[in-house]
Amino acid sequence: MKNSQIVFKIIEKSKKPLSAYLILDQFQKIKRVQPMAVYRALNKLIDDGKIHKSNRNKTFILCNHSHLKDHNTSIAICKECGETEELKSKLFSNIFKKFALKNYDFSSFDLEVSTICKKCIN
Amino acid sequence: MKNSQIVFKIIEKSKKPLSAYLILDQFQKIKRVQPMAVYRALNKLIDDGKIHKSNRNKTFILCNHSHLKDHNTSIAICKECGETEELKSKLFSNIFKKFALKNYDFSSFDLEVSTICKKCIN
DNA sequence: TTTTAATTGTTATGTTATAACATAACATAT
DNA sequence: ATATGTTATGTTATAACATAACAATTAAAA
Repeated sequence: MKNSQIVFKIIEKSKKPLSAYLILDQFQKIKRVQPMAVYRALNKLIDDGKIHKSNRNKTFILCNHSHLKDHNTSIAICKECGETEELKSKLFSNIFKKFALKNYDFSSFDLEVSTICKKCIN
Repeated sequence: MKNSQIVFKIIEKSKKPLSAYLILDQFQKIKRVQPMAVYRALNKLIDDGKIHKSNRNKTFILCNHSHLKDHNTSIAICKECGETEELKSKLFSNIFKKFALKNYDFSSFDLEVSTICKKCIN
C-alpha cells in the first residue's frame, strides 16, 4: 500500500482532526517513516482533492465531496475543540460573484472560518 | 516605547505582510529582543483588534477598522504573492445568519479566503 | 508606601514544514 | 534487454513558527 493510501486511512479512521505529527505517530505503528513521508502524502491527497487542511489548527480532514462541481473548499473550525466541518462553497462563491471584489479573482478559492461550535459555547 | 507599539509601527511601515520572525529582524535593529517578545506584542495587538493574522501565510497585517461594529474579521490572501486585504465581514455575517449553519455559532468569527490576486493571475 | 498587576527579559523547548540529495519501483519506448 | 521517463519513497538536516516556565522590572492602585 502506498504511503498516501496509508495516510488517507489514518485520517479516515480518526474521529478528530489530526495534525501531521499525530498522523506520523499512527504511521510509525505500521512502518518506520520520517515526517517528510507524511507531508508528501498529505500534499498529494490535498492535490487530489481527497482531504483539506485547516491552516488555523494545522490539521487534516476528509473532503466530503459536496463541492465537486466548484472545486473550491470551505471549512468551519471550532476555536475551542478543533472540530471541523466542510461548508457549502456555493454560499460564498455567490457572494464573491455578486460583490466582485476588485483585487482578487475568486473563481478558485479556499475558505476557512474560525468560530465556536455549539458544543463548546456553554 | 512599549514593545507592542514598536511591533505595531513595524507592521504599519511595511508594504508587505510580515511574519513574526521578519518582525523580529526589524525589531532587532532597534533593540535586542527574543522571539517571545514579538509574539507577546503580536498577541496583544490581536487582542486589542489592532492587527490581524493570516493563518495561511503566518503573517500579520493592520486592521483597517472597517468592521468596528461587528468585531469579526475577514481577510483575503493571495496564494502567490501573499498580498492580503481585509474584506467586509458583513457580507459573510449575513450569510451565516441567513443559512443558520447548525453546528456552529457564527456570532463571532474569523474568516480567511485564499485566492489569487489580480496581479498574479497572468 | 506597600501590594498588585502588567510588561518585559531570558532560556529552553516544542511544533510545523521544507530543502536537498539519493534511491526504488514501475511503465514505456528503442 | 536496456535505456529513459516518471512517480513514489527514503534520509538527513535544518528552517520557520510558536509556547512554557520562570525571573526581573516597571506601572499603577489600594
